[in-house]
Amino acid sequence: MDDGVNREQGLTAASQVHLALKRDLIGGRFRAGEKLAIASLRQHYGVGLSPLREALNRLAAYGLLEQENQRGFRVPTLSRAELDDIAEMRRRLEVQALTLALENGDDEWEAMLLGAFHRLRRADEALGADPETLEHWEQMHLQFHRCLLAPCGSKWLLRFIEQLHDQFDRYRRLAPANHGIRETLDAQHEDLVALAIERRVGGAVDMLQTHIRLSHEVAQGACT
Amino acid sequence: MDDGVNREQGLTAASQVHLALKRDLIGGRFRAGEKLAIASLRQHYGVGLSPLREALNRLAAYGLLEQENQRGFRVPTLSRAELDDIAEMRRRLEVQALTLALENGDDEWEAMLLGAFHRLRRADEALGADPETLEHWEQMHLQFHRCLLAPCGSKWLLRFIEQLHDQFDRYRRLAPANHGIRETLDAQHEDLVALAIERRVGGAVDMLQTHIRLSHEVAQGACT
DNA sequence: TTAGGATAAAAAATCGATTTTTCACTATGA
DNA sequence: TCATAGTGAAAAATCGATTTTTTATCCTAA
Repeated sequence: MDDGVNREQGLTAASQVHLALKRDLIGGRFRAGEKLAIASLRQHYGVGLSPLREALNRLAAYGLLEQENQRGFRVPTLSRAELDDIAEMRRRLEVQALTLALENGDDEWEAMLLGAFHRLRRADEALGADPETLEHWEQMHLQFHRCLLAPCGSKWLLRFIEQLHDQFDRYRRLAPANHGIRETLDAQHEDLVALAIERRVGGAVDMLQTHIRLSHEVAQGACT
Repeated sequence: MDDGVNREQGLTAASQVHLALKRDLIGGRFRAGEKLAIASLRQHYGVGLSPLREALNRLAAYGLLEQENQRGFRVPTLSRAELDDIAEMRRRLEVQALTLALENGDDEWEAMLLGAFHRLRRADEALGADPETLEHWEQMHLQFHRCLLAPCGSKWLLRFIEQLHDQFDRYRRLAPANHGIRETLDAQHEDLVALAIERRVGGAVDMLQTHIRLSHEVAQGACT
């Protein structure tokens, strides 16, 4: 009697507030280092204490919050050293994943990848000043990178890359926008698709590393 | 007025049950695939519902439990494919970490490493049939491997390795004991210490890979 | 016999109230 | 002046009760 849609829609209050908090943490809607006032979060997200605390515990275990016994939850601070660590790990793990993905990816994957890139490009064109289109672009961007590495065959590799991506994006989204560089980055997405489909492993890996390093430079704007 | 000890002792009920549950999950005290009956856990660990649920949420975010909306928590199943993934990731990440650790490790680290190895050897000698000495050996073993890679300089690399270690140990501890292999593995610990202190990167990396692969073979006994 | 639907029991999730701990502030005495 | 103890307010953590959802069982009709 239930289809996949209903199953996904049947989110608990804890899962809903978990998603909303995750979005807001990565989107930079809390100050770095800020202590979270649980009572006001309760108001803001319109949930009770129990599901809210469950969500906070999940996010702390994931690394998007810091938890100290008897002292509640705190938004992690930003530092150049930590960003460098995150970016370097991302580079190493994504290179591994891309290499494996190019070995395993099939025709269907190529089709999905082209689709994801098309959606990203459309989101780029639609990009305005409103947070609506920005959030949509972020979604398409994340899905593009996910799709690129999806067929790598390692659940744990993908899991860690996802986690690093979330950490990285918190920095990137706090950094000042740089329109010249943004265009370069998007051109790299297109090149990545072409190189990946042609299975030019060396070229694709180099392009991905260049892409991550350039994003890293952009994201550094969040630290200073 | 508080020292580090008091701070650590000042654990919340949620943190205590989190630690206890983590220990029991890795120690194999639940059947793989088992659905956790929250009411009986509450009894068994002697805590209320809220701290228990917070602990379960943390463990699910960490990957030691599976959570399905409205359907509670389940112990992850075991599979050969997943173990292979975990072991292969462990091998790749630990090789990276060891290489960096040998670059950065100082005299103090060498001293700590010798100490950790000594404690592991003593725990080996004291090893009896009681779960008391076994749990102590597991602690010393974990601390030895932690210590070996500690100076690698990457917080995220160490975090992922720790997570994979916990996953791996769940398999290893379910596998039947093999005394001949156990002695080989312990000899490798000693070789690792010597190679690490002499900064023979190639040799140490090879030894670590051999060590992980042999452990992998042992752990496969949990799947069949 | 079996698919579908109502129903009761069980389990999960949530809520509001209570207890415990921390934090900010003041007062006291050396 | 400074360290320290005390005090009340605020926040975190926990508890027990309630609501919601799932699951198992039985019943009915095709």
